[in-house]
Amino acid sequence: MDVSHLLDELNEAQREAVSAENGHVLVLAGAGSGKTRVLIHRLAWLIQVNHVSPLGILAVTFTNKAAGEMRERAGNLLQVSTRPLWIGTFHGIAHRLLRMHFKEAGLPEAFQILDSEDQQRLLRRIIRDEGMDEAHWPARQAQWFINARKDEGERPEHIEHLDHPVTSTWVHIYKIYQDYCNRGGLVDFAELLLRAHELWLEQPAVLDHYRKRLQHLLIDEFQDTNAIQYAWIRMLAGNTGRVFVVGDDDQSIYGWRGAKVENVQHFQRDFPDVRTIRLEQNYRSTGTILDAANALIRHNTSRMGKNLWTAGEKGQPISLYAAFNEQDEARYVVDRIEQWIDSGRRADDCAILYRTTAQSRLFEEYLLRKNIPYRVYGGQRFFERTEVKDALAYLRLLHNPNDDAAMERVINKPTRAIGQKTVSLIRLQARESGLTLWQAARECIEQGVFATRAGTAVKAFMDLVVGIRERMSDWTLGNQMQGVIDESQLTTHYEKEPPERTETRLENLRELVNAADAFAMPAEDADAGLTELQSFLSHAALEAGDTQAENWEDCVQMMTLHSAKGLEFPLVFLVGMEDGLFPHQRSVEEAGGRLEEERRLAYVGMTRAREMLCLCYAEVRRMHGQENYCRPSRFIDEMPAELIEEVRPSIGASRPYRPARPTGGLSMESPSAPFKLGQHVIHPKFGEGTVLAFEGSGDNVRVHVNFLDAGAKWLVLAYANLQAL
DNA sequence: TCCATTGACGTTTTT
DNA sequence: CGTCAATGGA
Repeated sequence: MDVSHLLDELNEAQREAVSAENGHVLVLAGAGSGKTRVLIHRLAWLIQVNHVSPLGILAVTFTNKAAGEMRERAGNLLQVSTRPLWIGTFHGIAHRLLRMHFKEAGLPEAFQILDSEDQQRLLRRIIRDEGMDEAHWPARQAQWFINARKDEGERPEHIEHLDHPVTSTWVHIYKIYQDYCNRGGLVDFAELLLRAHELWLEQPAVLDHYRKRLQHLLIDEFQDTNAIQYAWIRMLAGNTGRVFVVGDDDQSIYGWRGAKVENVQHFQRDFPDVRTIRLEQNYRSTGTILDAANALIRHNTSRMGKNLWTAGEKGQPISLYAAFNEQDEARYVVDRIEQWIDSGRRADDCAILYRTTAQSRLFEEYLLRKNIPYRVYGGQRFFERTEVKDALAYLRLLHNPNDDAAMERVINKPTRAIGQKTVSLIRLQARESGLTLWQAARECIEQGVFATRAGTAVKAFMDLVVGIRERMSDWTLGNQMQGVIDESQLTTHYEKEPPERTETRLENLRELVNAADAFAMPAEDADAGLTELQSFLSHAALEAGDTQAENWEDCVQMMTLHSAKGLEFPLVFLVGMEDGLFPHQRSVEEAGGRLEEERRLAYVGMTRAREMLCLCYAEVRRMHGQENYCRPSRFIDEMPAELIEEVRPSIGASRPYRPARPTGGLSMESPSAPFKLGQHVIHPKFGEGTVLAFEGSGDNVRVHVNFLDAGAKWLVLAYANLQAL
């Protein structure tokens, strides 16, 4: 068979990776170096050249999107069905294993996945029931604690320092929470991974089966693996499996949620004879952008080391705009985008990248004002919307009445006279007898615990659920979905909301029915023996869907730096480049390499740009209702000054005038200002005040001063007779 | 049960 | 400043 097409279009390092024989491979793939391509060609190589059965390959990614892309591209390249290949996310694969081996894993067949919102609600419930002060013991923190522990592979009994009161309290909550989950057959995201790991640990026969079968492991985004994922890979590989990992330690930006960059280094230590290959040729950005990015990332210690280069052009210098404030920053960026579009380029070639989600607002305002279409990434996704989750909760309850999270959610939605008091009674009963809410409710009815009216209401609710289940068991998924919505009267609950809101909710419910109708169970779920309903519910939990329905017209792209990873755009704006915002204050203060992670984030952001990179910072930024005077980000100083070109506001424009500000190494020949922003001054008539702003130039410079007594005033500098204090 | 007001909080997010 | 959640009165 002619396999030249697998290597022909690759550079030398890429070929070496794709065709590596024997042993383990670590590919250090710089940004834009063709990482995905290498992974896919490797997959094809194993099958076509090494004649590995597709059944013997496991390819793992972090997101569903990446998994889907890999399957599709592999299919195109191989021209055969990719169905037997195991390609998926860590969570997806763990889920599949648990479905196939639910007994060995100690789970009920009808186990359900708990998403993070469900998890948090359940924890809030538990903390309340324990009679603890929610202000002191926030559910969010409990969630963080539990997930972090699970990510480290720890069960409550493994956690030491029980003498530490805070830790021991969280361990206590962890225990109770886990009991709830076990009783109701609920599995949170971290639990999927932990259980899958424990399955192998405790069931050598199962592990052995997969070790024999899955001889080739391909792992994408290896720098994002956490402790349990790493342990899982090691265990599956055993002494015979061959592991091919691709990653970039310089792009590790998820340390805060448990990812361990160290895994990249540990891989060389823990696996014998690792061949390390660096992909350093970049096919994305201009030389200038790469030089600046390289210079920046060189400030990090403990790197594996890499230097990106390109055979392409130097390109334009990076531009740096020192905005007067965040308004000016947004105005400037939107103006430049407008120019770009006017020059015949596309809006969706432009991306605005920021550190925190809150920063998007102003840009949206200005884009709206100019009528430029935009799209904000992130935000709530389809299967996370309230109404969708409500409807799904009913479906979950049909499938597994012991699902406490679902029960809590819909027992009184729409209101059916089951108030807080009644629900408390059920909870109490559940707690005392170690039952699920559903079981406890039944017991309460039998024992006549409720007042007559409440008892009737609870009974009616349970009859409703049972009734639906019995009547609809052989309906199609779409009809079941519609039936559940109709019979639960869920829509009456939303009709009390403002009409606009109601309409969206109903629309989303219709879309949910459509989704159920159109749902085709993935082959691998069928293989794992799932029912269609099980498959659909897992799909909803594991793949929360897109933020919005496809609205892919030519839009300016806006997103946080984190969500930009893996993407590329001709024109990139990196905004809010101020110390305190980026790098974020919290990261600067905290020890433990947080600053280095911020720097990697900047590196990720810069390397998104293909042609043109534009950095912006504001000298004054309003945050939390306060004006802050900002220093430009230290990251700007870490780039070579000769690659950066200061953009100055055009002279005479009615734009606030900027005083000089040291920007390490940059030639900043701005006209010297008599006062600095934030300087305390005194005026013969108005008294003491603070300089807020300047405007105009030469003799026309006006100054904005906030006086302690007289308030804020604009004064012509030449006449104002201000004195510095 | 519902709306309105008040208060606390403020980094990043996928599964 | 702006958001979201919780509380409390009608």
